[in-house]
Amino acid sequence: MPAKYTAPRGTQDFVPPESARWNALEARIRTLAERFGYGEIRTPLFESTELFVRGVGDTTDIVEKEMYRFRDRSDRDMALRPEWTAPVVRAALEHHLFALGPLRLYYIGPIFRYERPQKGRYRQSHQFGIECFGFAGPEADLEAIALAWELTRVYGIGDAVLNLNSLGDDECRPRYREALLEHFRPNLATLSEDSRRRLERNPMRLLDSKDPADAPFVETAPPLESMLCGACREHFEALKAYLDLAGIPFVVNPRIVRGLDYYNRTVFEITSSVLGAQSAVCGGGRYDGLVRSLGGPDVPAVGFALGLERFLMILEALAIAGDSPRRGVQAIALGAQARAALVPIVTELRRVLDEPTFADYQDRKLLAHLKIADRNRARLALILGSEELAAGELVLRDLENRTDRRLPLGPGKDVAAALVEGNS
RNA sequence: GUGAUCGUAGCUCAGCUGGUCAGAGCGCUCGACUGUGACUCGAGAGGUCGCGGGUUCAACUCCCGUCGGUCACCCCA
Repeated sequence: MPAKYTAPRGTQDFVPPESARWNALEARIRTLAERFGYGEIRTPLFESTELFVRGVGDTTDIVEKEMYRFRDRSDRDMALRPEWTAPVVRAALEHHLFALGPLRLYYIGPIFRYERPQKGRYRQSHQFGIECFGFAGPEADLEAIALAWELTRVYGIGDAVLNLNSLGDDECRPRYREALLEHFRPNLATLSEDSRRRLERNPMRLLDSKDPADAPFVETAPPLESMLCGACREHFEALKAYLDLAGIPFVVNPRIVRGLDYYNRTVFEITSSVLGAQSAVCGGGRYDGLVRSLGGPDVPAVGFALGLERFLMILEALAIAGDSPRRGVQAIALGAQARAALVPIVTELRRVLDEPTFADYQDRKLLAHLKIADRNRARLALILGSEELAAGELVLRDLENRTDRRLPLGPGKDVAAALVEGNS
């Protein structure tokens, strides 16, 4: 019978054993972020819509068409968070965190975007990211990139590529904009429809167009790097030097322009070939004007967001198939009397064992119980039946080696101790 | 928002141009083996063929709609 209720479109349930992979990744990430000196921030799942409009820009796709937006019972205009940076800045301002000087925060949790699902893209997805506030220099850019890169290194993701670019600042970007307009305008008629629409509003977005109609003009477009102002050029060159020092390989990719309005100077993406069309697993950059535009002081900032679904997809593509290791012990009781006798032992095992203690409460044959133990991938089976009860013993079966061993049936503590000792 | 494609037992799928098509393998339960798991053999449970209309004497099979999956565009993590 088909399920009557299903998860909403573009959302997923994570059940064992996949949920365990999520937990393991999240634990690794928290450890790494804390090693870099970052503290976790948690913010509400929803915020006032206005925050996102002001934060990410009212002409971005996120704001124009991708927000889960609703009015609450008091008619407030709210939205499920489509990205983390604006809420983090809001919270930092609200709690006066910028008064303390440089600030390093990381976050991990869901975001929501109303999009058509496809490979690596969901309506609820999960991001890990950091925000580093208070450093205008390229050292902070390096720190952010190094943290993201370290994650790919730790997991041995060999095909990860760091794409780097600079978008310039208020001084050089307007000049570049003019240059782009001059370059594309004469060919307006032959450009793709999207690009024609976008030209006046945000000409830089043409650079990452995949439409073949645009390709020849994108090819010949002047690279932004050639038009950077002195300060931006210096910043960019210094960052590249730092990356070399840190041993982080990168490619300068002038087509990385990013979709959110708030970026300036450094932008970067980490891509992997296994992800399909949505090839970016991590994206970020510098956004020196954002805090101010949200009503705060002039605080420079740099950060990134990393997609956990995509990261897990990469890990899965890289994983070698194989049985998971056997863990824990299956407690097997044959008959009501044995079930009762096993209670104090199971209780104790669950106190002292780090691995799982499995139990099944049906009346089954030993054969059936052992099948269940096998399915649970248990390492040991603790068997108590009428024979053992009579002899005052327990059978401890090693499910890997298929060997039996006998333990005296005593107080739970003693059995647990004997079991732990014999298998440590 | 646009396009393509798919939607049959828990899982992976057969089912040709409409008329014993409601099936297979795996899994599950039970048994062969009064109490020893990855093998073997047998039996059994389980499906309103996504949902709703329509065409037809007759639809899982054709048409329309709808919901959902997948992939791509757009865009992004």
